[in-house]
Amino acid sequence: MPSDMSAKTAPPVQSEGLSKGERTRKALLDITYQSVIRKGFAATSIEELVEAAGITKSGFFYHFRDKNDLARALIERYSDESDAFIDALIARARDLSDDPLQAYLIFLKLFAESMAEDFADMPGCLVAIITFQDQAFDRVVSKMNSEGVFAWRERFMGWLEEVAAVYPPRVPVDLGALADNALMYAYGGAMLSKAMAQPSLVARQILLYRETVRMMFSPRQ
Amino acid sequence: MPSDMSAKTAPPVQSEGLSKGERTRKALLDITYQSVIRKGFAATSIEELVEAAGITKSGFFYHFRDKNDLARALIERYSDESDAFIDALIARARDLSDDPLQAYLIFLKLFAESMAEDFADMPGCLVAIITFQDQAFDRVVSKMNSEGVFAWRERFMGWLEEVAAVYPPRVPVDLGALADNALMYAYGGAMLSKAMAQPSLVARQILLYRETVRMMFSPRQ
DNA sequence: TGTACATCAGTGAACGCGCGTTCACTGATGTAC
DNA sequence: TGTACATCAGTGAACGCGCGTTCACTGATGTAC
Repeated sequence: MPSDMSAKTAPPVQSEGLSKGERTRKALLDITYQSVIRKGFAATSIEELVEAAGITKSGFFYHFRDKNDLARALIERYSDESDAFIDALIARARDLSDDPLQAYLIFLKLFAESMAEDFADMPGCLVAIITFQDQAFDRVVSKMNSEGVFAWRERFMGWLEEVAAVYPPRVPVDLGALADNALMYAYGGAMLSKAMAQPSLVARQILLYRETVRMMFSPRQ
Repeated sequence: MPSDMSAKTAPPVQSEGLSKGERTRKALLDITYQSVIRKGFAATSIEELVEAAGITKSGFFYHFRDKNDLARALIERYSDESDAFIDALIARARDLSDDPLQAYLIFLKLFAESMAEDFADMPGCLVAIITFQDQAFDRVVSKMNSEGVFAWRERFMGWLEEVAAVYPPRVPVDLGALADNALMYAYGGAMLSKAMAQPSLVARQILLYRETVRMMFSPRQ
C-alpha cells in the first residue's frame, strides 16, 4: 500500500510564483477568512484586515471594489479550494475500488481521516456561516452559497443511487435523506467541533455516518 | 390514543398578563431573535430594533444596559424556552414507555414531528449562530452558549448508557459519538434546512438518526 | 545602454453617515395617608 | 376623596467614534525603442 494513500487537508495555496499584488490579495483573503469564521462578516472591519496585512485602507480598495466584492472573492476561492479537495478524495476512492458502495465507504474514511486538525480547515465551515448571515451579504453572494450546497447534494445523491442499484437495500431507504445527511455531517460537524472545541469530533461523526451507510446497504449476513 | 400526544413547537410566550414594560421588552427580544438568525448579531442594529418595536432608541436603553446585555437576555430566554420544550418531549416519551430504548425512539419521533414548520423555531438555531460569531460577543455570552451544548450532550449520553445497559449492542458502539450525533442533528439540521430552504428536511434527518439508533441497539432478528 | 512612458501596488487625507451610548427631562400610572 | 410623592416607561437631542468609501497623488517595476 503506497504511503501517499492518506489524504491531507486542503493544502494552503502556495505563495511561490505570485506577484507582489497577488500575494497581498491572497493574504487579505486569508485574514478575512479567519476573521469571518470567528466573528462573522459584519463584525469584520476592513480596518483590522489591512492592519493585519500591513497595508493601508486605501490599499484594500485597490484590490477589491467594496466589501461585498471581498465576500464574493472569499466564497469563490474557498469553494474552489474545497471542491478541489473533495474531488481529489472522491477520485482516490473511486480509484481504489470499482464497487460504488466500497468506493463510497473508502471516500468517507479518507474524509474522516483528513478532518483531524482544525475546524477552520473543514470544508463547509464558511458555508455554515454564510447560511446564517445571508441578509448581511448581497444577493449574488447568498446565491453562490446555496447553489454550492445543492450541487454537492446532487453529486452525493447520484452516487447513492449507483450504490442502491448494485445493493438493493433490505429495508426501504430514503436516499434523498441519506444524501442530505452527508452534507449535514460536513456542515454540522464543523459547527459542533467548534462549539465543543474538539476538532477530533468530526472524524468520529463521519465514521458513524459511514457505519449507517454500510448497515443500510450491506447484504444480510 | 389521546390527541394531545402530538407535541407542538415551542409555544410563543404569551403576552397576556404582562405589564406594558414587560411587553415591550419581550417584543424587543422577539425582533432581535428574528434579525440575529438572519443577519447575525453585529449586523443587527439597535436602530432597526426600536423602529420595529415602535419606540425610540433611548427607550431601548431603559430595558437593556447595552447591546451585550441584550445578547445575554436573548440567549437566556431562548435557552430556557428550548430546554423546557425538549424537557416536555422527553417527559412525554418516558411516560409512554418504561423501556429506555423505546422511550428514546419515541422521543426522536416526537421531536421530528415537532420540527415540521419554520427553521426559526428549531431549538439549536441560535446556538449555531453564536458558535460562529463568538468573538462578536463578550465572554459571558460565549460561555453560556457552550455550557448549554455540553449540558445537553451529558443528558443524551446518560440516556444512551441506560439503553446500552438494557440492550448490549451487537457491534461495538461509540456512545459518545452517538450522543454528539443527536446534537449534530439538532444544530446541523437547522442550518441545512435554512441553507436549502426546506423546513421538512430536519424531520427526515432526525428519523434517519432514529433508524441508526434502532439498528445499533435492536437485538438481532 | 539610456530614455520615455505605462502599469502596478499602493499612500494619505478627508468625507459623511450610522452606530452605540448618555443625559436631562416627562407624562402616565401606582401607592400612602 | 384629594393631595404628595414615587416609580414606570419611556422621549429628544446630542455626543464622539469608527466605519466604508473616495480621490488625488506616488514610488517601484516593466516595456518599447
